[in-house]
Parts: sequence; structure tokens; C-alpha cells
Amino acid sequence: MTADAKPYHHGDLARALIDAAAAMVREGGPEAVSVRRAAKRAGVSPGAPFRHFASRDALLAAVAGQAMARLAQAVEAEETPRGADALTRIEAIGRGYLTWALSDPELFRLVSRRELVALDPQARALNDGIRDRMTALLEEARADGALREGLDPGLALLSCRATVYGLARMHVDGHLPEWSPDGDPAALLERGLRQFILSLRAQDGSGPGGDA
Amino acid sequence: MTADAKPYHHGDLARALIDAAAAMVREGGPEAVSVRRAAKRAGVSPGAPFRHFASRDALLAAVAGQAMARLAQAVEAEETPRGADALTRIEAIGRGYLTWALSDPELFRLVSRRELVALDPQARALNDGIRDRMTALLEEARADGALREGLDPGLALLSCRATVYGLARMHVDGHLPEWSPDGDPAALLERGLRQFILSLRAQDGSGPGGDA
DNA sequence: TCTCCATGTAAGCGATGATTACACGGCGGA
DNA sequence: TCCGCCGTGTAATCATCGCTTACATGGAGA
Repeated sequence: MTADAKPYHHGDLARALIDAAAAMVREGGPEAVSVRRAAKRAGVSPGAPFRHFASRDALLAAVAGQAMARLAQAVEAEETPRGADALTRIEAIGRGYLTWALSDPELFRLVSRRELVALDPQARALNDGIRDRMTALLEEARADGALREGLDPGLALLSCRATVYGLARMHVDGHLPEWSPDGDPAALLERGLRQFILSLRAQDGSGPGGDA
Repeated sequence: MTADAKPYHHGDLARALIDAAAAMVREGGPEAVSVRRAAKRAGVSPGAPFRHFASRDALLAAVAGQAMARLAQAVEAEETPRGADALTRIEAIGRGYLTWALSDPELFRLVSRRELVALDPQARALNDGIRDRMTALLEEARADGALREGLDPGLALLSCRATVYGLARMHVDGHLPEWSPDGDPAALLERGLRQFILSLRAQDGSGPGGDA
């Protein structure tokens, strides 16, 4: 890449290092990330990265920040606010979250380490944004009477997070085959998600809208 | 420990190394485990551990195996099969699981990496045992008509695992304060667990048996 | 008692994260 | 146009790491 005359100054070393580190995370997990190998991939000397990242952890945090941005983007792209039911939109958020976790499991593992995401204010904001949107949607569902009777909206928020996070982590930690040896992970997560949303929904009035 | 005359042969180096490594995991996570430091803690030379563990990963796997045994023990101790309702016993299993995850979060992170647990057949068996007991209990609940209408028992199994695993991982990954800043983690997990079991339970017949 | 061998030691290899001193070269001021 | 600053990359170095090899030790079985 950028093999044009190879100037003394790289031009965009920081970006190149983040990309290289992200690729190494995908290949062998966060443990496989080495500053020297990232530098070698970017075509610079072993000490050069330290001009841009104070430490290996700082580089990993930058990778996590970029990954968090893509996760937030995936969630936002999936959410369909076009007049849909609040619970349906929560389901869409969860679907976006799970889809991204399936598509980039190692980077998701990185993102789910809060101490890394918390280092980057922008990543924190994205993370908090998703949570706040779910809070608002749950409140909207409650106001619409769409929540099952006897459901504490605060606890429902925790349940949403626990379920979606739990399903995603089960996949990236390799626990899905153990619980459903022959299942397609994506289909399994989708069914789990739908059933969970169903367990939140009030059973009077609106009938089953599922098509699966 | 065993400071009696320091014989040439340690006597129980493998155990001592596992304990030392477990302590290091508790202090700084799996990344903080170093074969050399474990050897120093056990009072032997840097190369000695390799007589007992082929690699650093093998040592970590042994630590994970021991931790898995303790987790299974905590689950078994909490389960109360004395005539209790099947769903109540599932709740008890979840409570034992969450309690142990709260009491030893770093070791739980180790245990939740399946590729480590899978290396030790005994640990695998313990893990599978918990899953199989939940499967049987869910089937019993279904036969008793205790499950909510329209609930697929297979999916309910996945939901149980996702919820309990999700709650536990939220804690060890530091996400609980983010979702409930002022909450006591243990109380929060307990409420989440109770509500989840409630969402499985059929709403006819048996009334609310909660005391919280 | 003597020998075998499991267990520990000593020394060392290559690689890592991190630090330091130095070299390069684009940019702004005179 | 020239000069010096300073951000950026290089080179050399250090302590530590996982792991291997060659050797030392001493308990257990013949």
C-alpha cells in the first residue's frame, strides 16, 4: 500500500498501525498484537509506533475505539425507526449488535473489554448512546403498554443487555456449538433474540407478528 | 507453605505452580501470568515448571481446570433439589454460578474461555454436567406445565445460558456500573436472575413465591 | 548397594515491550 | 533564498518473556 516513492515520513502511520493491529487481532486475538509486528506490517522500524502510541495498550485501545465506531454504526444501520413498534426497534438494535459480533468476533471481544473502550471518550459516548437509546425505547414501550404486565422497565433494560451481550459473548467465546452443536450460529442468535423480545411483549392486543 | 528443610525435590510443584498462577490471574488477569514468575513464587528455577506443564498455555489450562471444578462445586452446593420446583432449582443453579463469578471474577474470565476448558476432559465433563442438568430440569418443568405457554424448551435452554452467562460476563467485564451506577452488583444480578426465571414461569396456578 | 530416572538447576536463544540518542526533512521566519 | 526548528522515523539497547538444552541431584526399585 502507498508504494509511491516511500518517503521518509510515512504519511499516515497511526492509521496504518491501527489497521495492522486490527488484522492481527482478527488472526490471533488481542494477545497476538505486537508493536514490533505492527511496525513491520506498516513497513517502519520497531520504535516508530511509539511516536503515535505511548504503549501497546494505547494501540489496542485505538483499535478498540475504531471497532466500537463500527459496532455503533452497525447498530444504527440496523435500527429501523420508521414507525415501527418500540420493542421491534429494540430487537433491531440487538440484531445489529449480534450481526456485527458474528461478523468480527475477535474485534468484538476487544470492544467488550470496558477498560479499553473507556479510555477513548468518543468510544464511551457511542457505547452510552446505544444504552440510552434502549432506555428511551423501553420507556416508550412502557408508555404504549407494550410491556408485559409486572415487568420492571429498569430490570428489563438489564435483561436486554444481558441477553444480547450474553448471546454475543457465547458466540465469540466458543460456547454456541456446545449448546447447539449443529446449529447455524446466526440463525440460533436470531431465534434467541426473537424469543427474548417476545418474552417482553404484552400478550394482549397485538398478535404474533413473527414470520420465522 | 511446606517450608520444611527445602528438599531438592519440591514435592508438589505442579500444585504450587497452579496456585501461584491462579493468584497472579486474580491480581492482574491471565495476561499477568508468567511461567518465570510462577516459578519464582514457588521457589524453583525458571525452567522447572516445564517439567510439569508443556507451555504457559498448559499451565493456564490447568488453572482453568481447577477453577472449573470450584465453579461446578459452587453450582452443585447451591442447587437445592429437596422437592423444590424445577424452575426454582434452575434459578438456584444460576445463583450458584453468579455467586462464584462475583467471588472470583478473574478466574471466571479464565473459565469462560472455552478453548482452555476444553483442553481438560474433566473440566469439560463438569461443564457439560451443568448444561445437562439444566436440560433435564427444563424438561421436567415442561412436563409439569410450569413453563409459560408458547415457550420452546430448546430455546429456553439457550435463554437460560445466555442470561446467566451474560449477567456474569457483564460483571467481570466491568459493564454493570455502566448500566446501574449505584447498584450493588450481587443484588442486581439476583434481581435480574429472579425476573428471568419469572419470565419462564407459567402465570396460572402457582402464585408469586418471591420474598425479595 | 547400586542403578535408573523423575525432578530440579544453569545457561542460553530468539522475540517482545519499552526507552534513549540520533538522523532526516518539511515548514515557517528572516 | 537560506536557516533552524521540530515532528517523525531509525538504530541501538535493556530487562523480561517463553522455551530448549545439557547437566546435577537424590529418591525408589532391583
